[in-house]
Amino acid sequence: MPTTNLDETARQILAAASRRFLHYGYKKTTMSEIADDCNMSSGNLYRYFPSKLDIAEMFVRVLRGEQVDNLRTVLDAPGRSPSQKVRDFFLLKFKLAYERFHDNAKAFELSSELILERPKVALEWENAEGRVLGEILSEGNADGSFAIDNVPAITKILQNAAYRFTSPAVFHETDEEVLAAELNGVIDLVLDGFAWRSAHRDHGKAAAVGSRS
Amino acid sequence: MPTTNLDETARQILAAASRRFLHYGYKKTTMSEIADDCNMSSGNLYRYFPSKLDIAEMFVRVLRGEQVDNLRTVLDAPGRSPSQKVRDFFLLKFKLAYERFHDNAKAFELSSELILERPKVALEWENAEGRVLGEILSEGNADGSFAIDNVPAITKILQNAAYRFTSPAVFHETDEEVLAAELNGVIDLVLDGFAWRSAHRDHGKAAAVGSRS
DNA sequence: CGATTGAACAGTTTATATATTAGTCAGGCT
DNA sequence: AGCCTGACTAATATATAAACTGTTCAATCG
Repeated sequence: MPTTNLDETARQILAAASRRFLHYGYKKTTMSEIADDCNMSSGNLYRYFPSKLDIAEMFVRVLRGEQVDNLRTVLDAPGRSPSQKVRDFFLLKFKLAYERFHDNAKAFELSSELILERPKVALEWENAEGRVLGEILSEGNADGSFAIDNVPAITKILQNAAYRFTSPAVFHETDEEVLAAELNGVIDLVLDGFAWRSAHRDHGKAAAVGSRS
Repeated sequence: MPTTNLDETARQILAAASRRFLHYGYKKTTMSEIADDCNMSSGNLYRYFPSKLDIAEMFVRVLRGEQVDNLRTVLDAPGRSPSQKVRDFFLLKFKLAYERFHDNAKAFELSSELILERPKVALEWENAEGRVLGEILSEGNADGSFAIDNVPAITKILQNAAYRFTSPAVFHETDEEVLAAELNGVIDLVLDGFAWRSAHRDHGKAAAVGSRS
Protein backbone atom coordinates (compact mmCIF):
# COMPACT_ATOMS: atom_id res chain seq x y z
CA MET A 1 0.00 0.00 0.00
CA PRO A 2 2.40 2.72 -1.22
CA THR A 3 1.71 6.39 -0.79
CA THR A 4 1.96 6.85 -4.56
CA ASN A 5 -1.66 5.69 -4.89
CA LEU A 6 -2.71 8.79 -3.01
CA ASP A 7 -3.64 12.27 -4.07
CA GLU A 8 -0.98 14.87 -3.33
CA THR A 9 -3.24 16.51 -0.75
CA ALA A 10 -4.05 13.18 0.87
CA ARG A 11 -0.35 12.48 1.22
CA GLN A 12 0.14 15.87 2.87
CA ILE A 13 -2.66 15.11 5.34
CA LEU A 14 -1.24 11.68 6.05
CA ALA A 15 2.22 13.13 6.69
CA ALA A 16 0.91 15.79 9.06
CA ALA A 17 -1.28 13.30 10.91
CA SER A 18 1.52 10.74 11.20
CA ARG A 19 3.84 13.31 12.70
CA ARG A 20 1.29 14.26 15.32
CA PHE A 21 0.19 10.69 16.04
CA LEU A 22 3.74 9.67 16.87
CA HIS A 23 4.64 12.84 18.74
CA TYR A 24 1.50 13.55 20.75
CA GLY A 25 -0.45 10.29 20.46
CA TYR A 26 -3.53 9.33 18.49
CA LYS A 27 -6.20 10.55 20.87
CA LYS A 28 -4.50 13.85 21.61
CA THR A 29 -4.18 15.00 18.02
CA THR A 30 -7.28 16.72 16.75
CA MET A 31 -8.62 16.98 13.25
CA SER A 32 -8.34 20.77 13.50
CA GLU A 33 -4.63 20.51 14.27
CA ILE A 34 -4.05 18.26 11.29
CA ALA A 35 -6.03 20.65 9.14
CA ASP A 36 -4.05 23.65 10.40
CA ASP A 37 -0.78 21.89 9.58
CA CYS A 38 -2.07 21.53 6.04
CA ASN A 39 -3.48 25.07 5.86
CA MET A 40 -6.99 23.90 5.30
CA SER A 41 -10.23 23.61 7.23
CA SER A 42 -11.09 20.56 9.29
CA GLY A 43 -14.12 19.85 7.14
CA ASN A 44 -11.94 19.55 4.09
CA LEU A 45 -10.08 16.58 5.56
CA TYR A 46 -13.22 14.55 5.01
CA ARG A 47 -12.91 15.00 1.29
CA TYR A 48 -9.76 12.86 1.46
CA PHE A 49 -10.40 10.48 4.39
CA PRO A 50 -13.75 9.22 5.68
CA SER A 51 -12.66 9.58 9.31
CA LYS A 52 -9.77 10.13 11.68
CA LEU A 53 -9.48 6.38 12.20
CA ASP A 54 -9.06 5.90 8.47
CA ILE A 55 -6.07 8.23 8.51
CA ALA A 56 -4.53 6.07 11.22
CA GLU A 57 -5.35 2.95 9.23
CA MET A 58 -3.68 4.35 6.14
CA PHE A 59 -0.65 5.26 8.22
CA VAL A 60 -0.39 1.69 9.47
CA ARG A 61 -0.90 0.30 5.96
CA VAL A 62 2.03 2.36 4.72
CA LEU A 63 4.12 1.21 7.66
CA ARG A 64 3.20 -2.39 6.94
CA GLY A 65 4.24 -1.97 3.32
CA GLU A 66 7.63 -0.71 4.42
CA GLN A 67 8.04 -3.50 6.94
CA VAL A 68 7.10 -6.20 4.44
CA ASP A 69 9.54 -4.71 1.92
CA ASN A 70 12.16 -4.77 4.63
CA LEU A 71 11.44 -8.42 5.49
CA ARG A 72 11.52 -9.30 1.82
CA THR A 73 15.20 -8.38 1.69
CA VAL A 74 15.76 -11.52 3.77
CA LEU A 75 14.44 -13.55 0.85
CA ASP A 76 16.89 -12.04 -1.61
CA ALA A 77 19.93 -12.19 0.67
CA PRO A 78 22.65 -14.08 -1.21
CA GLY A 79 24.50 -17.00 0.35
CA ARG A 80 21.91 -17.69 3.04
CA SER A 81 20.25 -21.09 3.31
CA PRO A 82 16.48 -21.34 3.72
CA SER A 83 16.96 -22.28 7.38
CA GLN A 84 19.09 -19.23 7.93
CA LYS A 85 16.49 -17.13 6.18
CA VAL A 86 13.77 -18.41 8.52
CA ARG A 87 15.91 -17.27 11.42
CA ASP A 88 16.77 -13.97 9.75
CA PHE A 89 13.09 -13.36 9.08
CA PHE A 90 11.99 -13.74 12.67
CA LEU A 91 14.96 -11.94 14.18
CA LEU A 92 14.45 -9.01 11.84
CA LYS A 93 10.72 -8.95 12.46
CA PHE A 94 11.36 -9.01 16.19
CA LYS A 95 13.97 -6.28 15.98
CA LEU A 96 11.71 -4.01 13.93
CA ALA A 97 8.78 -4.52 16.29
CA TYR A 98 10.94 -4.06 19.37
CA GLU A 99 12.45 -0.84 18.11
CA ARG A 100 9.03 0.44 17.14
CA PHE A 101 7.28 -0.24 20.40
CA HIS A 102 9.84 -0.37 23.17
CA ASP A 103 9.80 2.86 25.15
CA ASN A 104 7.47 4.33 22.57
CA ALA A 105 4.11 4.67 24.26
CA LYS A 106 2.69 6.75 21.41
CA ALA A 107 3.30 4.09 18.78
CA PHE A 108 1.86 1.52 21.14
CA GLU A 109 -1.25 3.61 21.68
CA LEU A 110 -1.79 4.11 17.96
CA SER A 111 -1.42 0.40 17.38
CA SER A 112 -3.74 -0.61 20.23
CA GLU A 113 -6.38 1.90 19.22
CA LEU A 114 -6.38 0.78 15.60
CA ILE A 115 -6.34 -2.96 16.38
CA LEU A 116 -9.22 -2.48 18.76
CA GLU A 117 -11.42 -0.70 16.21
CA ARG A 118 -10.16 -2.43 13.07
CA PRO A 119 -9.04 -5.96 13.93
CA LYS A 120 -8.83 -6.85 10.24
CA VAL A 121 -5.78 -4.63 9.85
CA ALA A 122 -3.80 -6.85 12.22
CA LEU A 123 -4.88 -9.99 10.38
CA GLU A 124 -3.88 -8.49 7.03
CA TRP A 125 -0.51 -7.55 8.52
CA GLU A 126 0.02 -11.14 9.69
CA ASN A 127 -1.00 -12.48 6.31
CA ALA A 128 1.27 -10.12 4.39
CA GLU A 129 4.24 -11.18 6.48
CA GLY A 130 3.12 -14.78 6.25
CA ARG A 131 3.35 -14.61 2.48
CA VAL A 132 7.03 -13.66 2.72
CA LEU A 133 7.67 -16.43 5.22
CA GLY A 134 5.81 -18.83 2.94
CA GLU A 135 8.15 -17.94 0.08
CA ILE A 136 11.12 -18.80 2.27
CA LEU A 137 9.58 -22.16 3.09
CA SER A 138 8.83 -22.84 -0.57
CA GLU A 139 12.41 -22.02 -1.41
CA GLY A 140 13.45 -24.58 1.18
CA ASN A 141 11.14 -27.14 -0.37
CA ALA A 142 12.67 -26.45 -3.79
CA ASP A 143 16.26 -26.95 -2.71
CA GLY A 144 15.49 -29.92 -0.47
CA SER A 145 16.16 -28.22 2.87
CA PHE A 146 12.55 -28.68 3.92
CA ALA A 147 9.78 -31.13 3.11
CA ILE A 148 6.66 -29.12 3.78
CA ASP A 149 3.51 -30.26 2.02
CA ASN A 150 1.21 -27.55 3.38
CA VAL A 151 3.15 -24.30 3.33
CA PRO A 152 0.36 -21.98 4.56
CA ALA A 153 -0.36 -24.27 7.53
CA ILE A 154 3.30 -24.42 8.56
CA THR A 155 3.58 -20.66 8.10
CA LYS A 156 0.79 -20.23 10.62
CA ILE A 157 2.44 -22.67 13.01
CA LEU A 158 5.71 -20.75 12.87
CA GLN A 159 3.91 -17.49 13.47
CA ASN A 160 2.15 -19.03 16.45
CA ALA A 161 5.40 -20.38 17.90
CA ALA A 162 7.01 -16.94 17.59
CA TYR A 163 3.94 -15.09 18.88
CA ARG A 164 5.59 -14.13 22.16
CA PHE A 165 8.26 -12.22 20.23
CA THR A 166 5.84 -10.26 18.08
CA SER A 167 3.37 -9.15 20.73
CA PRO A 168 3.99 -5.47 21.61
CA ALA A 169 2.70 -5.91 25.16
CA VAL A 170 5.76 -8.02 26.08
CA PHE A 171 8.29 -5.44 24.92
CA HIS A 172 7.74 -3.19 27.91
CA GLU A 173 8.90 -5.85 30.36
CA THR A 174 11.95 -7.69 29.11
CA ASP A 175 14.99 -6.29 27.31
CA GLU A 176 15.97 -6.95 23.75
CA GLU A 177 19.02 -9.22 24.20
CA VAL A 178 17.17 -11.64 26.47
CA LEU A 179 14.17 -11.85 24.18
CA ALA A 180 16.35 -12.30 21.09
CA ALA A 181 18.20 -15.17 22.79
CA GLU A 182 14.91 -16.84 23.70
CA LEU A 183 13.62 -16.39 20.17
CA ASN A 184 16.76 -18.07 18.85
CA GLY A 185 16.06 -21.00 21.16
CA VAL A 186 12.58 -21.43 19.73
CA ILE A 187 13.88 -21.17 16.17
CA ASP A 188 16.60 -23.74 16.86
CA LEU A 189 13.95 -26.18 17.95
CA VAL A 190 11.52 -25.69 15.07
CA LEU A 191 14.35 -25.85 12.54
CA ASP A 192 15.37 -29.18 14.04
CA GLY A 193 11.74 -30.19 13.58
CA PHE A 194 12.04 -29.31 9.90
CA ALA A 195 15.26 -31.29 9.69
CA TRP A 196 13.51 -34.34 11.10
CA ARG A 197 10.59 -33.99 8.71
CA SER A 198 12.93 -33.52 5.81
CA ALA A 199 14.73 -36.76 6.72
CA HIS A 200 11.41 -38.63 7.03
CA ARG A 201 9.55 -37.00 4.18
CA ASP A 202 7.51 -40.01 3.07
CA HIS A 203 5.70 -40.94 6.23
CA GLY A 204 6.60 -38.08 8.53
CA LYS A 205 3.39 -36.16 8.55
CA ALA A 206 1.00 -39.08 8.80
CA ALA A 207 2.98 -40.53 11.71
CA ALA A 208 3.07 -37.23 13.54
CA VAL A 209 -0.65 -36.68 13.24
CA GLY A 210 -1.40 -40.28 14.11
CA SER A 211 0.71 -40.19 17.25
CA ARG A 212 -1.44 -37.52 18.84
CA SER A 213 -3.99 -39.87 20.42
CA MET B 1 0.04 -23.31 48.58
CA PRO B 2 -2.79 -25.25 50.20
CA THR B 3 -5.44 -23.63 52.33
CA THR B 4 -4.53 -25.95 55.20
CA ASN B 5 -1.67 -23.60 56.10
CA LEU B 6 -4.25 -20.99 56.98
CA ASP B 7 -6.09 -20.17 60.13
CA GLU B 8 -9.74 -21.19 60.09
CA THR B 9 -10.81 -17.55 60.08
CA ALA B 10 -8.39 -16.70 57.28
CA ARG B 11 -9.87 -19.50 55.20
CA GLN B 12 -13.36 -18.16 55.82
CA ILE B 13 -12.25 -14.69 54.71
CA LEU B 14 -10.57 -16.11 51.65
CA ALA B 15 -13.68 -18.07 50.70
CA ALA B 16 -15.95 -15.06 51.07
CA ALA B 17 -13.58 -12.82 49.13
CA SER B 18 -13.11 -15.38 46.35
CA ARG B 19 -16.85 -15.70 45.89
CA ARG B 20 -17.25 -11.94 45.56
CA PHE B 21 -14.16 -11.46 43.38
CA LEU B 22 -15.49 -13.93 40.83
CA HIS B 23 -19.10 -12.82 41.01
CA TYR B 24 -18.78 -9.03 41.19
CA GLY B 25 -15.16 -8.43 40.23
CA TYR B 26 -12.12 -7.44 42.25
CA LYS B 27 -12.58 -3.67 42.28
CA LYS B 28 -16.29 -3.83 43.06
CA THR B 29 -16.04 -5.96 46.16
CA THR B 30 -15.31 -3.96 49.27
CA MET B 31 -13.58 -4.98 52.45
CA SER B 32 -16.77 -4.19 54.38
CA GLU B 33 -18.73 -6.63 52.25
CA ILE B 34 -16.20 -9.38 52.81
CA ALA B 35 -16.28 -8.62 56.55
CA ASP B 36 -20.08 -8.70 56.60
CA ASP B 37 -20.07 -12.09 54.88
CA CYS B 38 -17.84 -13.31 57.71
CA ASN B 39 -19.84 -11.57 60.44
CA MET B 40 -16.91 -9.48 61.52
CA SER B 41 -15.71 -5.91 61.28
CA SER B 42 -13.68 -4.65 58.35
CA GLY B 43 -10.79 -3.79 60.65
CA ASN B 44 -10.53 -7.39 61.75
CA LEU B 45 -9.73 -8.54 58.21
CA TYR B 46 -6.36 -6.86 58.59
CA ARG B 47 -5.46 -9.21 61.41
CA TYR B 48 -5.47 -12.01 58.83
CA PHE B 49 -4.38 -10.32 55.61
CA PRO B 50 -2.16 -7.24 55.24
CA SER B 51 -4.28 -5.81 52.42
CA LYS B 52 -7.05 -6.50 49.95
CA LEU B 53 -4.48 -7.25 47.28
CA ASP B 54 -2.96 -9.90 49.49
CA ILE B 55 -6.30 -11.67 49.70
CA ALA B 56 -6.39 -11.72 45.90
CA GLU B 57 -2.83 -12.97 45.81
CA MET B 58 -3.62 -15.79 48.21
CA PHE B 59 -6.64 -16.69 46.10
CA VAL B 60 -4.45 -16.94 43.02
CA ARG B 61 -1.81 -18.94 44.90
CA VAL B 62 -4.45 -21.48 45.90
CA LEU B 63 -5.69 -21.60 42.33
CA ARG B 64 -2.17 -22.13 41.08
CA GLY B 65 -1.69 -24.98 43.53
CA GLU B 66 -4.82 -26.67 42.23
CA GLN B 67 -3.78 -26.13 38.61
CA VAL B 68 -0.29 -27.50 39.18
CA ASP B 69 -1.74 -30.53 40.95
CA ASN B 70 -4.04 -30.95 37.99
CA LEU B 71 -1.17 -30.74 35.50
CA ARG B 72 0.83 -33.17 37.59
CA THR B 73 -1.73 -35.86 36.85
CA VAL B 74 -0.35 -35.78 33.30
CA LEU B 75 2.98 -36.97 34.70
CA ASP B 76 1.46 -39.95 36.42
CA ALA B 77 -0.83 -41.00 33.58
CA PRO B 78 -0.06 -44.63 32.81
CA GLY B 79 0.65 -45.81 29.30
CA ARG B 80 1.56 -42.39 27.92
CA SER B 81 4.93 -41.74 26.32
CA PRO B 82 6.91 -38.63 27.32
CA SER B 83 6.04 -37.07 23.95
CA GLN B 84 2.39 -37.69 24.55
CA LYS B 85 2.74 -36.21 28.02
CA VAL B 86 4.26 -33.03 26.59
CA ARG B 87 1.22 -32.71 24.38
CA ASP B 88 -1.16 -33.62 27.21
CA PHE B 89 0.50 -31.02 29.42
CA PHE B 90 0.03 -28.15 27.02
CA LEU B 91 -3.44 -29.14 25.89
CA LEU B 92 -4.60 -29.44 29.50
CA LYS B 93 -2.96 -26.17 30.47
CA PHE B 94 -4.60 -24.48 27.52
CA LYS B 95 -7.99 -26.00 28.30
CA LEU B 96 -7.84 -24.94 31.94
CA ALA B 97 -6.80 -21.40 31.04
CA TYR B 98 -9.39 -21.15 28.30
CA GLU B 99 -12.21 -22.32 30.54
CA ARG B 100 -11.09 -19.96 33.26
CA PHE B 101 -10.86 -16.82 31.17
CA HIS B 102 -13.10 -17.19 28.13
CA ASP B 103 -16.32 -15.26 28.65
CA ASN B 104 -15.31 -14.65 32.24
CA ALA B 105 -14.50 -10.97 32.49
CA LYS B 106 -14.34 -11.08 36.29
CA ALA B 107 -11.61 -13.73 36.38
CA PHE B 108 -9.75 -11.77 33.71
CA GLU B 109 -10.00 -8.58 35.74
CA LEU B 110 -8.74 -10.26 38.90
CA SER B 111 -5.83 -11.73 36.97
CA SER B 112 -4.92 -8.47 35.23
CA GLU B 113 -5.14 -6.47 38.43
CA LEU B 114 -2.94 -8.87 40.36
CA ILE B 115 -0.35 -9.29 37.59
CA LEU B 116 -0.12 -5.52 37.26
CA GLU B 117 0.55 -4.95 40.97
CA ARG B 118 2.41 -8.19 41.71
CA PRO B 119 4.26 -9.33 38.58
CA LYS B 120 6.21 -11.88 40.61
CA VAL B 121 3.09 -13.98 41.06
CA ALA B 122 2.92 -14.60 37.33
CA LEU B 123 6.58 -15.58 37.20
CA GLU B 124 6.15 -17.99 40.09
CA TRP B 125 3.16 -19.51 38.30
CA GLU B 126 5.24 -20.03 35.17
CA ASN B 127 8.06 -21.55 37.18
CA ALA B 128 5.77 -23.90 39.09
CA GLU B 129 4.29 -25.20 35.85
CA GLY B 130 7.76 -25.30 34.33
CA ARG B 131 8.89 -27.67 37.04
CA VAL B 132 6.19 -30.15 36.05
CA LEU B 133 7.07 -29.81 32.39
CA GLY B 134 10.72 -30.27 33.30
CA GLU B 135 9.90 -33.54 35.00
CA ILE B 136 8.22 -34.76 31.82
CA LEU B 137 11.32 -33.86 29.84
CA SER B 138 13.60 -35.60 32.33
CA GLU B 139 11.43 -38.69 32.10
CA GLY B 140 11.91 -38.54 28.33
CA ASN B 141 15.64 -38.26 28.80
CA ALA B 142 15.60 -41.29 31.10
CA ASP B 143 13.73 -43.57 28.71
CA GLY B 144 15.61 -42.33 25.64
CA SER B 145 12.72 -40.49 23.98
CA PHE B 146 14.53 -37.18 24.29
CA ALA B 147 18.15 -36.09 24.45
CA ILE B 148 17.94 -32.81 26.31
CA ASP B 149 21.09 -31.67 28.06
CA ASN B 150 19.69 -28.47 29.56
CA VAL B 151 16.17 -29.24 30.77
CA PRO B 152 15.37 -25.81 32.30
CA ALA B 153 16.42 -24.04 29.09
CA ILE B 154 14.27 -26.30 26.92
CA THR B 155 11.39 -25.91 29.34
CA LYS B 156 11.56 -22.16 28.84
CA ILE B 157 11.72 -22.59 25.08
CA LEU B 158 8.61 -24.77 25.09
CA GLN B 159 6.78 -22.27 27.25
CA ASN B 160 7.79 -19.50 24.85
CA ALA B 161 6.62 -21.48 21.82
CA ALA B 162 3.25 -22.10 23.47
CA TYR B 163 2.92 -18.54 24.78
CA ARG B 164 0.11 -17.67 22.40
CA PHE B 165 -2.03 -20.44 23.90
CA THR B 166 -1.53 -19.36 27.49
CA SER B 167 -2.08 -15.63 27.16
CA PRO B 168 -5.58 -14.76 28.45
CA ALA B 169 -5.87 -11.77 26.13
CA VAL B 170 -6.15 -14.07 23.10
CA PHE B 171 -9.01 -16.13 24.48
CA HIS B 172 -11.57 -13.42 23.86
CA GLU B 173 -11.01 -13.50 20.13
CA THR B 174 -10.71 -17.01 18.80
CA ASP B 175 -12.68 -20.10 19.76
CA GLU B 176 -11.37 -23.12 21.59
CA GLU B 177 -11.34 -25.72 18.80
CA VAL B 178 -9.35 -23.52 16.43
CA LEU B 179 -6.79 -22.60 19.07
CA ALA B 180 -6.42 -26.22 20.21
CA ALA B 181 -5.79 -27.30 16.62
CA GLU B 182 -3.14 -24.61 16.20
CA LEU B 183 -1.52 -25.58 19.49
CA ASN B 184 -1.35 -29.19 18.27
CA GLY B 185 0.42 -27.96 15.16
CA VAL B 186 3.07 -26.20 17.22
CA ILE B 187 3.52 -29.25 19.44
CA ASP B 188 3.85 -31.54 16.40
CA LEU B 189 6.70 -29.42 15.18
CA VAL B 190 8.64 -29.11 18.44
CA LEU B 191 8.24 -32.83 19.10
CA ASP B 192 9.74 -33.50 15.69
CA GLY B 193 12.56 -31.20 16.77
CA PHE B 194 13.08 -33.41 19.82
CA ALA B 195 13.04 -36.48 17.60
CA TRP B 196 15.77 -34.98 15.45
CA ARG B 197 17.89 -34.07 18.45
CA SER B 198 17.38 -37.49 19.93
CA ALA B 199 18.61 -39.10 16.70
CA HIS B 200 21.66 -36.79 16.62
CA ARG B 201 22.39 -36.65 20.32
CA ASP B 202 26.19 -36.47 20.10
CA HIS B 203 26.69 -33.43 17.94
CA GLY B 204 23.16 -32.09 17.68
CA LYS B 205 23.34 -29.12 20.01
CA ALA B 206 26.76 -27.86 18.94
CA ALA B 207 25.75 -28.01 15.28
CA ALA B 208 22.47 -26.21 15.89
CA VAL B 209 24.14 -23.39 17.79
CA GLY B 210 26.95 -23.14 15.29
CA SER B 211 24.60 -22.92 12.32
CA ARG B 212 23.08 -19.68 13.53
CA SER B 213 25.56 -17.29 11.96
C1' DC C 1 -20.48 24.29 -10.62
C1' DG C 2 -17.04 21.87 -8.05
C1' DA C 3 -14.03 22.85 -4.18
C1' DT C 4 -13.76 24.67 0.38
C1' DT C 5 -15.22 26.65 4.60
C1' DG C 6 -16.63 27.03 9.43
C1' DA C 7 -20.70 27.14 12.35
C1' DA C 8 -23.65 23.68 14.39
C1' DC C 9 -24.62 19.12 16.54
C1' DA C 10 -24.02 14.93 18.98
C1' DG C 11 -20.93 12.37 21.35
C1' DT C 12 -16.96 12.19 24.11
C1' DT C 13 -13.35 13.81 27.09
C1' DT C 14 -11.88 16.51 30.92
C1' DA C 15 -12.43 19.15 35.08
C1' DT C 16 -14.74 19.56 39.52
C1' DA C 17 -17.37 18.26 43.39
C1' DT C 18 -19.20 14.61 45.98
C1' DA C 19 -19.18 10.01 47.89
C1' DT C 20 -16.99 5.66 48.90
C1' DT C 21 -13.32 2.81 50.24
C1' DA C 22 -8.77 0.82 51.95
C1' DG C 23 -6.35 0.88 55.78
C1' DT C 24 -5.35 2.64 60.92
C1' DC C 25 -5.87 2.71 65.70
C1' DA C 26 -7.59 4.16 70.22
C1' DG C 27 -10.52 2.07 72.80
C1' DG C 28 -14.08 -1.83 74.36
C1' DC C 29 -15.13 -6.56 75.16
C1' DT C 30 -14.30 -11.32 76.97
C1' DA D 1 -3.92 -9.98 78.32
C1' DG D 2 -5.66 -11.14 73.55
C1' DC D 3 -9.40 -10.17 70.12
C1' DC D 4 -12.21 -7.41 68.08
C1' DT D 5 -14.72 -3.09 66.91
C1' DG D 6 -16.05 0.99 64.32
C1' DA D 7 -15.16 5.83 63.83
C1' DC D 8 -11.51 8.29 61.34
C1' DT D 9 -8.31 9.75 57.40
C1' DA D 10 -6.09 9.82 53.10
C1' DA D 11 -6.73 8.21 48.82
C1' DT D 12 -9.65 6.43 45.24
C1' DA D 13 -13.73 6.20 42.76
C1' DT D 14 -18.14 7.99 41.15
C1' DA D 15 -21.33 11.43 39.66
C1' DT D 16 -22.13 15.90 37.59
C1' DA D 17 -21.08 19.98 34.92
C1' DA D 18 -18.26 22.32 31.56
C1' DA D 19 -15.32 22.16 27.54
C1' DC D 20 -13.82 20.00 23.53
C1' DT D 21 -13.74 17.18 19.33
C1' DG D 22 -15.23 14.34 15.29
C1' DT D 23 -18.30 14.82 11.77
C1' DT D 24 -21.91 17.06 8.88
C1' DC D 25 -23.65 20.30 5.67
C1' DA D 26 -25.71 24.77 4.17
C1' DA D 27 -23.42 28.70 2.72
C1' DT D 28 -19.34 30.77 0.33
C1' DC D 29 -15.69 31.09 -2.84
C1' DG D 30 -13.12 31.00 -7.21
